[in-house]
Amino acid sequence: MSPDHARPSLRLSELEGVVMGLIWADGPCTAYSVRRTVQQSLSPQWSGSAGAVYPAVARLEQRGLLQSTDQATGKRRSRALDLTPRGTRVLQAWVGPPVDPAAVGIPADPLRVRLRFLELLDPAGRQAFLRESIDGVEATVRQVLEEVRLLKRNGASPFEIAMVRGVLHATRARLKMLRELEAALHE
Amino acid sequence: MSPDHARPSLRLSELEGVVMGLIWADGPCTAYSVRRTVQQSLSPQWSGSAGAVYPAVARLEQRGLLQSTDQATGKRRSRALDLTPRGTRVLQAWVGPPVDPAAVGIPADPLRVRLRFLELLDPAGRQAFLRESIDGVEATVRQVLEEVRLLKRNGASPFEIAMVRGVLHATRARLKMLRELEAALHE
DNA sequence: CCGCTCATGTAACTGGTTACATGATTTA
DNA sequence: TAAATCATGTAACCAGTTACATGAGCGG
Repeated sequence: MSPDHARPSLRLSELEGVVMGLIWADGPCTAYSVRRTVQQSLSPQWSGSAGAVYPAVARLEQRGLLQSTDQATGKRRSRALDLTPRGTRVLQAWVGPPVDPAAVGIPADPLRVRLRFLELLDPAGRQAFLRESIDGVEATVRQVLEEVRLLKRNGASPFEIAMVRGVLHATRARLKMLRELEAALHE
Repeated sequence: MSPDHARPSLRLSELEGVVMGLIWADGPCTAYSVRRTVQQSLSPQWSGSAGAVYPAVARLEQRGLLQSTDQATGKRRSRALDLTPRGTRVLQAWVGPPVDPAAVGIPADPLRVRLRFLELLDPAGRQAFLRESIDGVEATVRQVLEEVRLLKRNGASPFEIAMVRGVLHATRARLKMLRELEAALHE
């Protein structure tokens, strides 16, 4: 009767959830391909290192959430991963509802944190900080715009589109924050 | 000659940076008050647990970035923390410029990640997910709006205002993402 | 005097990080 | 044939987490 997020046996770390999700999305696939996807993802919140992905896969397999079948061709070993029925249910519970309160809460933004302490710098330093970060974030906007175009052309699902557009909105929000401060400092 | 972020002796973890920044902002203060501030901050990215803050302070003091003076009154012990000159320089370097590329990059958003995998749920589940998260994020918007009003009334610095308005923009961006998907699914 | 807040810390654990290590297959 | 890519993993480390532990001072 207790809510799902209170049952320890069902809990997944953020990375574990992503790994499971990617395996669900890409059909049976190798840990290596999951790793590559994580590495190439737009938001570099994880390194996608072998030291994170392989142990995560091993944990999930031990918990009976993933199953693997040997795909070795010749002498090259390869294991194809897939969700078990239980794994699918646990992943669904991880996504929600009920939505994890921590997921709904305000996400971290290292740039915003630095902005908070920008008064530490002299005016030239503040200016340089804002220039640099605005340039960087503008570059990201262009990159994400390209990504959206690409996804739409490839007939991506509305869920994929929504996620990438979410990145776009979030990035523009950061730009707005930076420009507002720039304007406020120029008064 | 190498850039600051390449010199390991200068590197600060995100939490260490925040701890230093709060000590700078609040003048000499105790680790306890830093901890409380972290706990009460809008974005709950850290627990603000004693097990994180006290070891961080100890590390920073050992590295000569913080100094402490005894503030004990009677038998109650209390240490007031302050930045050393070197600590101030390291904190300035942490803020940037040059801005840490990881700080400029797209920040993580657990809600966005879950959205990506929403197709896993049946239509009713998707609907419930969107309802719940939209409600939650809308509540956050109202809360942050109130926070902005409060800060402005208290004559906060443009930097503090910019940060909280940044939270506001970011939260509205999430709302936009959720509503876009909701609309797309209703077609 | 009981419970709350101030104030400091430790201990066990966890899930990431970087770096290392191995070997097959493919491509330039 | 050399370099890149596919594919698997391990080892040392690190900075967080929760939970525990102690004790002073203060207000009802």
